[in-house]
Amino acid sequence: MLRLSKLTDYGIVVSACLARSAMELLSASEVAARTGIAAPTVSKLLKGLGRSGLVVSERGAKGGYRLSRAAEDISIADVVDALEGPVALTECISAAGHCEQESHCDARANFELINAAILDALERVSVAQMVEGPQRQYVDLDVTGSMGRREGSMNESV
Amino acid sequence: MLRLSKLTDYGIVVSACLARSAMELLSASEVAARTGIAAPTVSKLLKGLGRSGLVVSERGAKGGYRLSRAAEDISIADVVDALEGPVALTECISAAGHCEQESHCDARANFELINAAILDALERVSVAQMVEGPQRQYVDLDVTGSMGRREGSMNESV
DNA sequence: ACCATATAGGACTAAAGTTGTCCTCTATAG
DNA sequence: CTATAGAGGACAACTTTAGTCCTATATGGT
Ligand code: FES
Ligand code: FES
Repeated sequence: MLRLSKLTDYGIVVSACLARSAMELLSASEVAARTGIAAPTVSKLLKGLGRSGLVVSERGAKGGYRLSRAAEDISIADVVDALEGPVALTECISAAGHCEQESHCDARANFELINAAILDALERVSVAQMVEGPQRQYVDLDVTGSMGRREGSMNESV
Repeated sequence: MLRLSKLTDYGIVVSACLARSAMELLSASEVAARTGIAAPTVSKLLKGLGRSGLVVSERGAKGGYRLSRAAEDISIADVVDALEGPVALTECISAAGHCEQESHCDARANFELINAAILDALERVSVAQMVEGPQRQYVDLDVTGSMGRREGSMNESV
């Protein structure tokens, strides 16, 4: 578990689809056709992404959607955030004083660290990287910042 | 979103509680009292953790639970894994050929990378660290391996 | 031997969240 | 002025999650 909702998963696929067509305007039904996702669902996703400003829309005949900025500048974290709200591993992290034991809870600070690390992972991959080849991009990108050296660790499914 | 189920969250708190008492045997109701979590729920969690071998139990009067190994050797990933099953960000990752578009899907490989990164974050924090002070442990631990240098990035809630 | 205590395991209910569909309203192109 | 396409929201079916409870089994103490 610890999974993204399927809707968010689709949302990423939809974003990738738009990224593939650069700045072309694509209608929701066109995206649906290309991705194989049901049209009303695609529509719903695009609306959601639009509300968060990740995609821009044009109404009317010949209208459609396109990404609001370069695919390189949109991270997976952005998409997740747009569709599911802020990443918060536990309730305690999002809800301020919501937890009964908050005061004597050592766990909380550590949860926040873990949360930040996950967020980091999500931010480090852009939609652009999803459409072009996989793999190495991630490692290469590493020159940009933290979280270095993690070569061989794929498929280590716990 | 992207959250751990509350049950897993509690599971971590319960594990931390056991860790605090070293190798003492604690009954489920004792743990419930200390953590403030409802007794039947604690019981359920401990049973689950027992099945995965993270805690060992002793039956009968004066029975109870304790961690099966040193708290330092139990990672958050272990606990999550025990209670929710393997971490799999998307359905495609866990289910082999379950996805319609699997063939022409560039996203998948990248999802696996992200998944591995998250797993990494979860593995890098032990139950022992949850009970002792927070914070610095995480950064310090970094000498052990990958994913270095991530100082100032807490609370950056997307 | 017997009783009190405590876990094992699983059945079951209620609440919550997720998915996917549909309907009405508004905007734009031709 | 009509056909097309998005905006926004209502909503029902379905799936998961959370929490409770009951029976069987094991152990320690009297
Ligand atoms: S603050 Fe909620 S469990 Fe620690
Ligand atoms: S393999 Fe399922 S969406 Fe890519």
